[in-house]
Amino acid sequence: MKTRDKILLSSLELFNEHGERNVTTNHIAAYLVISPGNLYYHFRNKSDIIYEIFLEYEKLVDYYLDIPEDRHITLDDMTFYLESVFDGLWSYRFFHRDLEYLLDSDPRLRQGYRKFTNRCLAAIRRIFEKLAEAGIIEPQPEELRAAMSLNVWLVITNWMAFLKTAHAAKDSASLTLIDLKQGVYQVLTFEIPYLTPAYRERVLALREKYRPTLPEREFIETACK
Amino acid sequence: MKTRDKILLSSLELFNEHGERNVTTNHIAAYLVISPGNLYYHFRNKSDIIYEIFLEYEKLVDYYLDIPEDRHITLDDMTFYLESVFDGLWSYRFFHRDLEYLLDSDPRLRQGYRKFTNRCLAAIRRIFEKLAEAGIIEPQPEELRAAMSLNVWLVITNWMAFLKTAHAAKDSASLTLIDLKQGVYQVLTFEIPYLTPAYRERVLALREKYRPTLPEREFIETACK
DNA sequence: ATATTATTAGAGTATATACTCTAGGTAGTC
DNA sequence: GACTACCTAGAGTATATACTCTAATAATAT
Repeated sequence: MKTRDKILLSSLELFNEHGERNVTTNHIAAYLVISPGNLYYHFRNKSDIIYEIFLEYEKLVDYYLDIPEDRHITLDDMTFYLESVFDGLWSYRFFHRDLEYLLDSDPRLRQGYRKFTNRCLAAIRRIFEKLAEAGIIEPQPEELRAAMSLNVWLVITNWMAFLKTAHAAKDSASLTLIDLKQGVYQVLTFEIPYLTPAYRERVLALREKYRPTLPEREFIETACK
Repeated sequence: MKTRDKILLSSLELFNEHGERNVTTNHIAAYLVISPGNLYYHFRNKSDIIYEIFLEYEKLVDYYLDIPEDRHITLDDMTFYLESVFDGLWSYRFFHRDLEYLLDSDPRLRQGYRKFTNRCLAAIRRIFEKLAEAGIIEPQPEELRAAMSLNVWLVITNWMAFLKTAHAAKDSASLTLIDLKQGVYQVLTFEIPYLTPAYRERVLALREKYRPTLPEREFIETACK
């Protein structure tokens, strides 16, 4: 593997593990057992590394959220979208952690991320539309769908931060992809009141599969003082 | 005003304005035109400053979210809760920006924040309960209320980050409390399908008052490619 | 074989950051 | 007026961070 690619890969790994803020270019070089000079031969600065990682992230999610326009959408499609988005979030989890700082440090990233958000929101809205077309949820007014899609996006992008900060565990490191996928449960909560009778039971059953396991459940449900 | 209090106040101001990551103890001292030594006479380290600010934040929100148990809840109460929470979020907006890093750097803060989250979630759940008792929304099963409350919390805590990152503006600094309060619109979206006929129109009208102004609306609604 | 280009090592640097240390000033009290 | 507790200035420091520079080595083309 090329040194350049190794730098990207290791950076992502270290960023995810320790947070971008705690990972210096010297750390990355040391981790790869190469010299800082070598690293800076391949990348002009740390921002460039981060930007390239963002481009990969973007590509991955865009690939996942490609919605077929020649047929109806199925429950399996929906499951795939949800699972995939959380997969992507997991693989690039460092990104949302320091999002504001990163966007403030790099205008390219700011603009790129803004467009990316727009595409994701549009995709979510399109999914809701197609769920209605497929008779899985009742049709909704345009405005409501827009607001709901935005809420879904907010829950998805904030779910990991919630787990890391509100989790019973001492450190935020012990989080797994499994925990993260319980976010699907939260997202499916949105659909409940809009489900058609034909699909109601099936979606509720699907949702049950993602029900958080006991530790968190207890945490969430017994928090009532 | 005591130097100690001035340090807390200015720190909060600078953190909110530039982000905790970009504000050093030397900056704070320079801003107050006092010496670094003076600052460190009053606080052992930066973490201590942040922790004390958190305690104030906590106190403020706890005060806002004190729910009366001797009477029914009204729409005005609900409006007050929502407005207040966004006020608090605004006044201490630096906090959620670097939340994960802050919690990783200070175990006291981690534990304090965890308990704080639990209290907030419990309060939201209690509000939903009391909205049902007051006949504003239909009663819901315990489990659904818990999941919905969590979603509300996720939307509230992530709404500002969304505005700052996805906003059309170049920098994230131009955000105002007015923009932030449009988050109320998003939260009220949750209630729509559960509203009782008696209150439906009134809540929808209330929601309309928080409808995002054109720039964002356009941004949100035309994002569909 | 030689010239050229791509890659790498490693020492080094300017700046920043959190924090320390010493010396001295102020305000109130007996 | 001296004692004490509190407060402040300001120079200084150890460490870290992002990044540079030069020289050497490997790969490739001619």
